[in-house]
Amino acid sequence: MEPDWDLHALVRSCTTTSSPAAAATTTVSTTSSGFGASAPPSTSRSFFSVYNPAVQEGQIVSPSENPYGARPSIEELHELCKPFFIKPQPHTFQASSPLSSFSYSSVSKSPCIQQEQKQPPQPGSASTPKQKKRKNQVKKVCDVAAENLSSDIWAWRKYGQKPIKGSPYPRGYYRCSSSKGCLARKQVERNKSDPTMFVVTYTGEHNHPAPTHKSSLAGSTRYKPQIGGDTATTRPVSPATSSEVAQHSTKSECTEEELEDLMKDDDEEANEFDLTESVVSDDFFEGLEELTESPFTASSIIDRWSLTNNATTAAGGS
DNA sequence: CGAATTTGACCGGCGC
DNA sequence: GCGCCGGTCAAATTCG
Repeated sequence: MEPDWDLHALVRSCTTTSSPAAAATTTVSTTSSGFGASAPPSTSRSFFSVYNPAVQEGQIVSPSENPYGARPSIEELHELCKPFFIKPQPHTFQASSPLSSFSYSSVSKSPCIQQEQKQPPQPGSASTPKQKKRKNQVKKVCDVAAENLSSDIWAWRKYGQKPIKGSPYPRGYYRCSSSKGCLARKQVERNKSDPTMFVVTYTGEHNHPAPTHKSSLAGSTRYKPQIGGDTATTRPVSPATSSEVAQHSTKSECTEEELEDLMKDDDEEANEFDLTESVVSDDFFEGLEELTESPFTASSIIDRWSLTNNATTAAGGS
């Protein structure tokens, strides 16, 4: 992985939650009707934007409108991140509803659209190594900007990449590396309409609490310079994942009001579990801030993404 | 040396 | 029933 990605993307995913039932996959589909329209990520925008469930169904907030467009303060960051924190509660594991696992998912206003394709017939199916019933999988699909890909609190490990029919970019497959038995998975794919955006699909739920510290995040940060690599999707993926989600919200799809609502909801949830502090410490945010300020952020990331992307297109592309 | 990524092959669901 | 395609596995490779 590229160093950049490393920094940014310690993969922290918004996914969350945990429910053993891998069977239930949650898909948040963020509708990004306006991908192309959205302005290119600006450096000022931190990946934290990801956390803003700003995206409401089909609604996209232009970067300029995005209240979080400017670098958020620590507090703001906290707020933004809350939605993505997991609730370490046992019930999450039970997964009353796969979607519930995602902190934001529970909120109808979530940036990502949750698509329950069909309820997982049975979580038990999860026991199978492979998800055999695609139809029944519940997934959460999020559109995330490249810069936001790194804001995932979860650690993801890439286990595959495949070119997808109809898409010039390959899709990267990641699984949660925080816990061995974790069924959470995510797929990262570059948006063909807007290469600066990534489509992140979360499936399954985490069966363990979110990492409490950045440092604890495993893997996904490894960077390997690829020449002409099409792996763009791959590496970026992990980083992308989180950021994607983040961006999602930011850029896209929600109005300020909606965002506020989301934040409130999320906030409540976060408070409930007191995750705010445990999961995201000030240090964490500071680090993020640094990242934000660092040359890597948005523009640089995008540049790199572009590079990778090109490669991807070339390689993965067809 | 351990851990993560890459990549090709295999498996199975889904549509025709 | 057949073929296509998506998703996962696992060996090899690379990196810290």
